[in-house]
Amino acid sequence: MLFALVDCNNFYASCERVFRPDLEGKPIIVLSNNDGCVIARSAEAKALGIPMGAPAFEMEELITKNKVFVFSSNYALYGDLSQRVMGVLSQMSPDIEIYSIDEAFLRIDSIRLYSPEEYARKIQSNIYEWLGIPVSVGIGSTKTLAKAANYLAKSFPGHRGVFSFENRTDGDEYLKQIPVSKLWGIGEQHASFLQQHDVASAYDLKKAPEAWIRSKMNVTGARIVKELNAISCIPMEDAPAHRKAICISRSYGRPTKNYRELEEATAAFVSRLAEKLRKQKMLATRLTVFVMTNRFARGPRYVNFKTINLSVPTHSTAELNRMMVKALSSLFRKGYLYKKSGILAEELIPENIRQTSLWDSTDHEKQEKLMKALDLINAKTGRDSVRYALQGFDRKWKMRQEKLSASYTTKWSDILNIQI
DNA sequence: TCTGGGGTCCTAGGACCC
DNA sequence: TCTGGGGTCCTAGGACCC
Repeated sequence: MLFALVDCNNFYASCERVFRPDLEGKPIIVLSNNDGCVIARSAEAKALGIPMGAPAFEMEELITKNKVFVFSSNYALYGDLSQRVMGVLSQMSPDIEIYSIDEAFLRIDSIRLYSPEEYARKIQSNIYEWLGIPVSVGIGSTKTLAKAANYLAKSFPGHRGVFSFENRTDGDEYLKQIPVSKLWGIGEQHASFLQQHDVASAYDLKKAPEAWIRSKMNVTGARIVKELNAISCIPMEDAPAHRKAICISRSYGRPTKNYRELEEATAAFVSRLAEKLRKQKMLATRLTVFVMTNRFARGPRYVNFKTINLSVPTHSTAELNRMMVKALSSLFRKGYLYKKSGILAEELIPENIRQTSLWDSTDHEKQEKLMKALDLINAKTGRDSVRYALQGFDRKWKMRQEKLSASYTTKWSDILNIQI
């Protein structure tokens, strides 16, 4: 078996640069929702020592001093470019697993015309030429090794973005260069545990006794050891398994004490959630609503959630809103400054196996038609063109996005004008 | 003033069954 | 001195991913 892991370099920052070629070679950072913390950095920004996850306000001095270009997250842009990258990859291998917005695994066993490295270079140049996104490619006989190879490809400029463990006798020497904490599946907890026991590199873990690892890190840990030893345990996931839960939650641009505002914000989340359910042709059987105050602020704190089991599963915005209001009103306590709320749909089932209840009085057919019409209109004329009044009109809670770039590829009005 | 959002998998332990 | 054995389902919590 042979796997390639293709990973876009600093994906969000690279996306911003595609339509701003003047930013080539300049430091770029992209901020999380609400312009909160740093979630992506160009190589130049990394070199300045801006850490991942750092709160933006703490970086202000560094940003102004070094003329760092700052962007709010533009998921319309990143999502669209991601689809295009995955489209190119799908053309290049019949067996692809889209692992995240900026990563995909490819099975490349059947590629005979090129060596693995040549093939990786081809992927790299195609995506860069056609889309302007730089990628790194790692190759190995298991997914974990492909991931590890990708780390080497990225971390050592000498490899120019491609590294393969295949047909190599000195693979172990390279595994010694990988800190155990950088391996796929090893997080902070396990990394510090392993380091305490002198397991510092990927090579050390490869040689660690499996039974001991299993007793300390469960089967997931044991699998990593096996995979480092070239025994493949983690297969490709061809069809994206249907989601088990869908969650929509946001911090507000500014906190509120007002129940009405809390309700408007959460109703907007319900709209997004219901749309997602309908798009995936799923119904929710259980709905959880949660609210919280700012966990960093000094004032009185409050975190609470309420779960409602639905007697009849649904994906209707109206029905979900009714449940949400019921839950939210019981959660609301006066006097707290609410910063965030969210909703979680669980126990999702396919829409074609709805089990109705004897005492169910809802006209499901009518609801279905209504939702279809709603989705159709909004698809044509833009999100929320038609919406429930519960969502309100002034959106006081909406998140800060002060440095948002244009939606160059998904909005007619944002398409670039080029003058010759 | 300002600190993201959305997921999965695994295990232990309790409740319950025959 | 010395409790039966074998199983399922559910939930909470931990760890991990991007």
